[in-house]
Amino acid sequence: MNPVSFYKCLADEIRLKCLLLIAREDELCVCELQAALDESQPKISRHLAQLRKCGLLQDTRRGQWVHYSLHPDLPAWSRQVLQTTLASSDDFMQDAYTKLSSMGDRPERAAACC
Amino acid sequence: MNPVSFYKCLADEIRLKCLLLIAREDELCVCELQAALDESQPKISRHLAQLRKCGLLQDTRRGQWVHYSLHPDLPAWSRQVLQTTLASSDDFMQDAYTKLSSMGDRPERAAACC
DNA sequence: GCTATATATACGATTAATCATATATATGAT
DNA sequence: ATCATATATATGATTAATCGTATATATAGC
Repeated sequence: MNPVSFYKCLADEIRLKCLLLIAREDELCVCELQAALDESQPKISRHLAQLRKCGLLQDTRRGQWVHYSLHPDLPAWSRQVLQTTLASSDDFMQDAYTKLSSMGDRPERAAACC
Repeated sequence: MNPVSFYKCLADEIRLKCLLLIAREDELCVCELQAALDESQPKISRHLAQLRKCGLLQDTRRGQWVHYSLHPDLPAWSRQVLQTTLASSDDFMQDAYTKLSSMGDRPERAAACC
């Protein structure tokens, strides 16, 4: 993992928030990220594709839904950077947390999703 | 310190290497960074100006030389991110370390500098 | 098969980042 | 005051990143 490409991935509000949300929740599907960040579906999807191509995220399809999680091969220092950021990003993330938790019918909880 | 603008600062090879060199050496002058990274003076200076404007670096003039160090108000989490990165960036930084240490007449050591 | 939902990608346009070069400023020495 | 060194900034050109919109793919239910 080249440090510059790693940090390029974090250098965008949507991508950073996706990563921090996933680091916190372990795994999230696209529709949850869409709801938490209140952004268009192609926009979220495009940024997730970049994080996947760069090796930061892993995707797992479960029926209709694609769940994203941190890539298992992500080096320890990268994980630690994400954790350090997560631990001090409450202000930055608050709105996303609120929107995520107020989302009805999240896929882990209900049969009908998104 | 907004996390996105912080990471935008790290998302460039020259800026990241400047930050890691400074984190490692405590403070460095422009000509030392120029030698370590083997880049043009205006290029280095432009990137340092950005890091200064964003609050990551502090500059101190000592005679002809301007020394850069991490800004004293830099939040703990940002310092920790830099330290974490520094601790795992030997491959990435090796060339810069070599060039820095092979630079003759560095300002801390000799009257004639750069 | 058809329809609905979830997600991904392609395309062209726009905006932002970076660069090389030239020039300006500041300090120190003579 | 002049000259040399160190550093900073301005300008215009180039490249890269991001976006909105349209469209494609995949799965599920009927």
